[in-house]
Amino acid sequence: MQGYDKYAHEPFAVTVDLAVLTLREGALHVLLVERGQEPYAGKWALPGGFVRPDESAETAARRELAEETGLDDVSAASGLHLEQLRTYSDPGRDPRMRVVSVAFAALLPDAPEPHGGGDAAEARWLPYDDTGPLAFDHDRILADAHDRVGAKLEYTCLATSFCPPEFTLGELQQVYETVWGTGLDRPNFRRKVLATPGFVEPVPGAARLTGGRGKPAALYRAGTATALHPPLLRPPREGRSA
Amino acid sequence: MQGYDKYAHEPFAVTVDLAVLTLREGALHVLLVERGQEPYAGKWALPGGFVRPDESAETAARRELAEETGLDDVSAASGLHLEQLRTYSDPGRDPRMRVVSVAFAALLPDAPEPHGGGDAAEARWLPYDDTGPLAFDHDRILADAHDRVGAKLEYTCLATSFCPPEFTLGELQQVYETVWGTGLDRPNFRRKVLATPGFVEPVPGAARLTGGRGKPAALYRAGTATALHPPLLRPPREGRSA
DNA sequence: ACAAAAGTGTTTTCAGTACACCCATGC
DNA sequence: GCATGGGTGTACTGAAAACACTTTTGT
Repeated sequence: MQGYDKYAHEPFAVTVDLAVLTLREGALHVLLVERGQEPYAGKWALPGGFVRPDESAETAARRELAEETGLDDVSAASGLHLEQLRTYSDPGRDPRMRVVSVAFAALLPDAPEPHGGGDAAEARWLPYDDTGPLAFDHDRILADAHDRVGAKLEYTCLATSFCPPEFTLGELQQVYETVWGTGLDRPNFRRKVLATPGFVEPVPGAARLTGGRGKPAALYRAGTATALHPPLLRPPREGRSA
Repeated sequence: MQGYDKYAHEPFAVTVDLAVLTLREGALHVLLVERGQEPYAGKWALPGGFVRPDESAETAARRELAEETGLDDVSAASGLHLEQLRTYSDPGRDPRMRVVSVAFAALLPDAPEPHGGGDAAEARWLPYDDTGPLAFDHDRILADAHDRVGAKLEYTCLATSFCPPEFTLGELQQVYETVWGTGLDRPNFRRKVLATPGFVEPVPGAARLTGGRGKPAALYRAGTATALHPPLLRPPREGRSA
């Protein structure tokens, strides 16, 4: 760290890449933009862009999300959860120049259709399971985002970030089931969530008619807790080790 | 991501910072270097340095560790565990220029005294609890490293990275107790570890006289498993939530 | 003999699971 | 009435916690 000189070292471009996840119609969806230029022209890619000189990576991520998707109101109002995943720095991950990219996962409650502003030719929600090969190393980043979110659901209250400000326990359970791809026992899920202080707090008399049929469900708000002790472990997949 | 031009954007310096942890005499120690220049001259800092144009951050981290500490043999032989923590990108975190730093945690089995080569004026192991304020935002990085390692001990086999190639279960338990700062029940710890397939495997007839006194302990090697199911949860601290 | 550390066994407790059941609403 | 989804009760099971106990070494 001696011999500081701004231009003594090869300059790196620093970018952010965003894996923006939401739930639509009970399925995990990802926000993708279609590339207009080479390389990977016509391919889908994660939204992202350069970090500006006066920005932290987190700030750049928020700005890019707003610019490229027109979802700035969302990021301000609802508590958009931004989570730094890791940094991808392989030389050659971008064929044009040396780009180091800080990747983030972002979780959105609902899915307003993005009106691609900024650079993006087109921005669109695509089902997670139905994303062809993405540009650059974005398949890897997206998979890492999914892994991270799935793991964090176990021991944090992150699931509420996928829900609107007021939600039913059934909706919260759907978050877990969709991200994990498993079914959960409703009574046990309910008890577990309510037994964790600060996970959710009831909205005093409110209830929601869920899709018309069925008993109206009580509404809850996200609580103040962030950690989840004890954790809500996902059921072990068949073909396990122990 | 349009309008690529190598010099269209302010160049960023990209560095790596390393939180190198080990256990000496039952206490967690950190590898620190003494800064010879302003800013923070005379202060202790985490080892680190610039990422070169042809390197990934991971490669740079390995190289810097070897250069600044003379521990290259260690990083090659024993399975040095390198874990990317996160990237620190606040503008102004380095007063001289715009530096984005990718932080890593490294876990070493034993603690050979470093002979500070490379840039570092002096490299030394210091007790984790006894590190004054460090240079830059390195206090934060170090705390993050400790948190991450503590959490990872719960659900991965990471603890073996702190142990020599062959170790006793007592030594393995000391890793947990030291990093977590808690005591664990020996019989239960033993059962838990042995019940997890692939965590450790016995070294067939070998035994080690532990400090002279006491019954010789059986020796184990690190197994092939990386994940730990079910997790080895740390005992809840007093003054808990539920 | 005693201390120190490894290793084994046993009881108790508690959280997670599975599943049966009741309630309120739309059709 | 019946289907659908919300909400409650309860018995069973398995793993973790607590602790008593044996074994093998050095001094």
